[in-house]
Amino acid sequence: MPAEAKADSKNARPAPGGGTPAASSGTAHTRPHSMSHTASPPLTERQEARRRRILHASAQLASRGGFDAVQMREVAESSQVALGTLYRYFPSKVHLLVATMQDQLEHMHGTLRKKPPAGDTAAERVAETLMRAFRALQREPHLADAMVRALTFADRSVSPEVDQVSRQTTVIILDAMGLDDPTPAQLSAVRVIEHTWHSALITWLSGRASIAQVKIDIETVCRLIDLTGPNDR
Amino acid sequence: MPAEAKADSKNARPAPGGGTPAASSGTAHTRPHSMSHTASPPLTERQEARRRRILHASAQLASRGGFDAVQMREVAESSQVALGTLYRYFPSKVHLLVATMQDQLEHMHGTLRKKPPAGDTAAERVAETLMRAFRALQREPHLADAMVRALTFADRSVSPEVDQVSRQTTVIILDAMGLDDPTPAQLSAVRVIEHTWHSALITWLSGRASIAQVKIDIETVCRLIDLTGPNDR
DNA sequence: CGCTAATCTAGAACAAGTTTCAGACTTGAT
DNA sequence: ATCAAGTCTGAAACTTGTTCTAGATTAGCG
Repeated sequence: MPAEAKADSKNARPAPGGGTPAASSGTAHTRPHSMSHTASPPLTERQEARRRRILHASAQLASRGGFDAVQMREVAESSQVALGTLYRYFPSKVHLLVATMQDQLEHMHGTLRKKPPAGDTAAERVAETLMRAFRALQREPHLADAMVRALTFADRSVSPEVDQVSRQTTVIILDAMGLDDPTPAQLSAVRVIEHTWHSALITWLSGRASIAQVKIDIETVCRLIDLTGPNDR
Repeated sequence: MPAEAKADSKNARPAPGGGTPAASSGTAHTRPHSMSHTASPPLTERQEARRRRILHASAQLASRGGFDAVQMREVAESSQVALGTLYRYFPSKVHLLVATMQDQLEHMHGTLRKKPPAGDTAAERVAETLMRAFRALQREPHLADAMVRALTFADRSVSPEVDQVSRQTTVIILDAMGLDDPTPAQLSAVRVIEHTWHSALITWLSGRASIAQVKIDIETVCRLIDLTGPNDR
């Protein structure tokens, strides 16, 4: 990634809500439908609309040609926003794509919630859920490529956002397990499942593993859950 | 990554051994101790030396500042090679870094071989081996960053090289297990272990997981081996 | 309404990966 | 030793992520 910005010392690019990086105004939640998102300064309606247009353009371009097709100038143009503004909303291409992923994850969580998996054991249910998600990704492989590549390429500067994605994924898996109060061992298993899910996706996206192979890997790792105690219904 | 080369149609960049586009690009390890690497056209001594200088410069720069510090112009200059030549040897920055990783992996495999892990079960031995590798990476975190980021960012065009790295990793793990003839179930477990290893590294490198957490994840996934049958000594 | 600070726009400028090209140098075969 | 083919060099050009600037616009406030 070019233009790394040698100057590490004096960075404080303003976000659309502007203001002190610390915290400002109380309670203000941003998007009406927003959940536990980081409480950022409230955006005006026009700003909210801009943000949405940008995310939409990003997903659209990504669906076409994956990571490389999401070009900042094009995103800006498609979303009718100046390049500088785009960067004010999303301080880098990776930030943008990770935000895009958060967006898609919310959709997916909603969708998955409607039809809970039907397996008898927790392991089965998690595997089924992940395979369902995997099939959804297969429908938009380029979009998947863009999002996953961004996620794994993200460096420390995107940690909070990536972490958020990770937490959301954890929630989805725990949902599938049907546990209210997971043990530490179970949380460890979930972490490993996430690692596998992630990495298996990458091997698939880069053409080094087949869909069948990904399925096997997911099923294999889900057996770990069985090691953590009885999880039958 | 800029300059994506819109032209997908007419690509056939020559490799130093320059020959048919068929079996080219394959990482020519023509070194004496080389193993079953892809057989590519033999390089002259000067070419072998150039290749080595490049790889060395790459590792050196990577050790300094990680992925971003490996700048193609600098690599070229450090290794006393023209930019165009650098690109003839390694068709992209990612190719270069993946090759660098192959190089380092060979070292590591050699090192690990000398002191086989001492655990009683296969799971313990694998975990110990991976932790040893992890400690080695901790000594050069920037280098690790560069290599791992390149690996996960690699797209289809680098598949063969990445696959090679993956195979090498598999060999190391199987070595640690001490198995001559792994069962399919065991191979699946190894795949999942690799996924976890990879992804855990990323979370560590991007500051989202502590060293302790990585250790736990590795130990957790290694229990999978216990599911595949008796592996005691 | 009129003001001020924040935000947005258009566009230039810069950085680093990648490509291209003309000319010099090597190599291998004759 | 000589010639052709293949390589290497140096330098410029091109692409795309990122930054910067000066001048509109907008939002909130008295």
